[in-house]
Amino acid sequence: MRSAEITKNRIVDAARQVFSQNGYGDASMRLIAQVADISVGCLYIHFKNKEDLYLTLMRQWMDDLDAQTQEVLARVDDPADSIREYINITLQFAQGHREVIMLQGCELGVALGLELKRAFFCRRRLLLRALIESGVRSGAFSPCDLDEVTKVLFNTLRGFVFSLVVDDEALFSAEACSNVILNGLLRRNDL
Amino acid sequence: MRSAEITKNRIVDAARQVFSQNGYGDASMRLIAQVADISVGCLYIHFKNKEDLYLTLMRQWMDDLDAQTQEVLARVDDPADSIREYINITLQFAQGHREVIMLQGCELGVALGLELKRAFFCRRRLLLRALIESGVRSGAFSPCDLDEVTKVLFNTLRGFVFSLVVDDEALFSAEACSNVILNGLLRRNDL
Amino acid sequence: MRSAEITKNRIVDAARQVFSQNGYGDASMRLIAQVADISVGCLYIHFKNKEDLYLTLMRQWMDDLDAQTQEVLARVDDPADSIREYINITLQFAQGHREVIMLQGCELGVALGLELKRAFFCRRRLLLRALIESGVRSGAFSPCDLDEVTKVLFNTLRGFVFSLVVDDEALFSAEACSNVILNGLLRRNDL
Amino acid sequence: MRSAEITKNRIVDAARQVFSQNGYGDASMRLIAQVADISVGCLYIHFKNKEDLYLTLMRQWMDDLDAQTQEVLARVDDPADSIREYINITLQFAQGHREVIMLQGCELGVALGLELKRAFFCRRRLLLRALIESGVRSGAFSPCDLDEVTKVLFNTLRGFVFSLVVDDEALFSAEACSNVILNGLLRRNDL
DNA sequence: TATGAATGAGAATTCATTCAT
DNA sequence: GATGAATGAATTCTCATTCAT
Repeated sequence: MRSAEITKNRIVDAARQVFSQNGYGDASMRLIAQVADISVGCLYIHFKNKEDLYLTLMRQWMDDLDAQTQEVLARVDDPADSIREYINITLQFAQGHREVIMLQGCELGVALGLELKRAFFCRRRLLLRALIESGVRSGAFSPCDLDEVTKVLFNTLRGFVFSLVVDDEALFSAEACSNVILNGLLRRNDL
Repeated sequence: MRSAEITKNRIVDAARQVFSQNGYGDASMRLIAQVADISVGCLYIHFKNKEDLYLTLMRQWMDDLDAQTQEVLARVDDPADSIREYINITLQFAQGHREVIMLQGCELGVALGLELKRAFFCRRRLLLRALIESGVRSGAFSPCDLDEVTKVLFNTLRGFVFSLVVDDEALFSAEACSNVILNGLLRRNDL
Repeated sequence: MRSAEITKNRIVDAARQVFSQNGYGDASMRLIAQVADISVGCLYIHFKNKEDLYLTLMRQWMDDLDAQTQEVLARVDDPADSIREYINITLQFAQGHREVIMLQGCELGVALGLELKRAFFCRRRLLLRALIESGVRSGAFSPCDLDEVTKVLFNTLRGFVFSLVVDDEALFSAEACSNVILNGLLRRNDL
Repeated sequence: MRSAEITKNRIVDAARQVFSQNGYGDASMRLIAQVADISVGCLYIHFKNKEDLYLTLMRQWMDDLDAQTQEVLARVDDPADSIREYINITLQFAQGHREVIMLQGCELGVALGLELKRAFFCRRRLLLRALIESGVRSGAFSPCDLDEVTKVLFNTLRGFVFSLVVDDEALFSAEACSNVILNGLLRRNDL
């Protein structure tokens, strides 16, 4: 018999796979159990129900991204670089995790963890705003309507993330994305 | 309109409602029939199956948006204005049709009409590219890497559309969106 | 394809059988479907769920007993006879319907239709009270504390019903039961 | 008491609680283990299976009631008083033990320990009969068809027990019950 | 055309019981 | 003796689809 910890991990891994392949509605507990190579009943020992399993996954994704972001930003000083890193980490996460879409709440009819997601996106928007603000303060970025610019950047990045996951062709590099976004922010001394 | 036609329309309307509320997976044929106020059997007279109904809807959405876009653009000459209109119509459509999300292919597990969607987005990207190109040619926009800029604008707009449908607060106006996007494109004679 | 009415009856019949054999908890929808010789899905076309089916049955039992009682009592004038008939019909119903036990609410853990049952038993107690009262008024029964005597007779009858359903040996006739109960009520002119 | 003994008692106590709350079918072994604050596996060390646990409980209830009855009756001489005590102890037990219902075999679908229950009720009926007989012999009660009267009293008492457990309102006192029952038996010298 | 009863497979979930530790 | 993870069958219920009427 395996330890609870190990099994729980197997389940989470399987769930990640199945959820991100099929979405919440079409992910069946049976399939998740199959992928995790355990019995269906065993699933319910470790997770109260499908929703519980889903929320666990979501929380893990958010925590992962939060942690990675924090870690990376701790190593950077320059405002432009921090935004570059913010974008980097966001896109990189999206690339590895098709399931970010689920975080976005775009599965019509699935209203699980709305509060969680709302809070998550709020957190990330505020972080981006702080980065921009510090850039403006340091004089690296042109002065601007902070809230407005934050919205734009945030949504733009969201579009890129989306493209990354949904479009079949890889349309751009993180580099390109960063450049595009930053070119609007950076003070144009060359003009 | 013959009776058959009328019934078909009722069904499509009902389907639009139910699909956009519940997503593909959680939309039940029974509910659609109920909303359309016809029998389940009748549904299957007019549509081969759920997939058929779904694809019909999608095609209609695409055709609608295509037609509306074409119509609007026919009335505009100025490149900046055409992009403004392109953005306008896109956002406006998104606002009225929560179901655009379904066009985006973000319902994991639903792989219906992928080709259709692909073609649709390709078409729209090319249209946007053409608008930009004509702006550059006319001198209204700064010269740029056309493909690159198209991608950026396209994804940015996609992010805004997404925000419009998913976020609870209406974060911006079409106006604001247009300004933001165009400010990067427009030649800055004022500098 | 059978008519809805027929199928519904088949289901109710099957449910009566299965419920009264196994109780609510151990009656499976699958078994009921099997006995009714229809598919499980079909069950759910005609009844919302297990509870609905159960309540339908209960209501039917109560209505049946109410109707039969009313009908019989309409044909009797003498107070002693009406009580005799009340007892008769009660015991007779119990004999044919092992399931009266379910009306009694003695399935621990099953709290369905409590209000319904409460109302039913209240109704029957009041009816019995009225019969006794009219007997006392007519001078056929000795004067007594009406409420007290009603309770006694009611519970006594309940005990007999119970015995009828649960005990393996048929311990008594309705006749005997009536005599016993009435002997306490009837004025003893012979003494 | 050795540790094994203690654990076994904890289990029986928990089972009493859970069974009498939920009935046999809806009592889950997991819940019993939880209430007993032991592991599920441990349950199966001390009891072969659910049935075994149930039967143990039942036997304990019967033994308790038998013992209490015997003890009380040993202290009484007068026939009317012994019946009063018999009734007393029966009702008192019912009041404290919602689970008497389970002894009655009124859980449809549960056919466990039928023999046990049969024997128990037979025993109690014979005891009651003996009490009545001795009353008649002593001249305290009017002569009567012993078997018939026993049945009546037994079932009447059963009805009261039932009322006590099932009805929401406490309809009567043991005193009232005794009086009612005995009034039929006692020789009426006052007439 | 239209109806709606019927189907059968599959969904989530529970549970008595077993067994490696 | 004790644990609690694991099992597998059973449970209620849903749904796309078919078909007799």
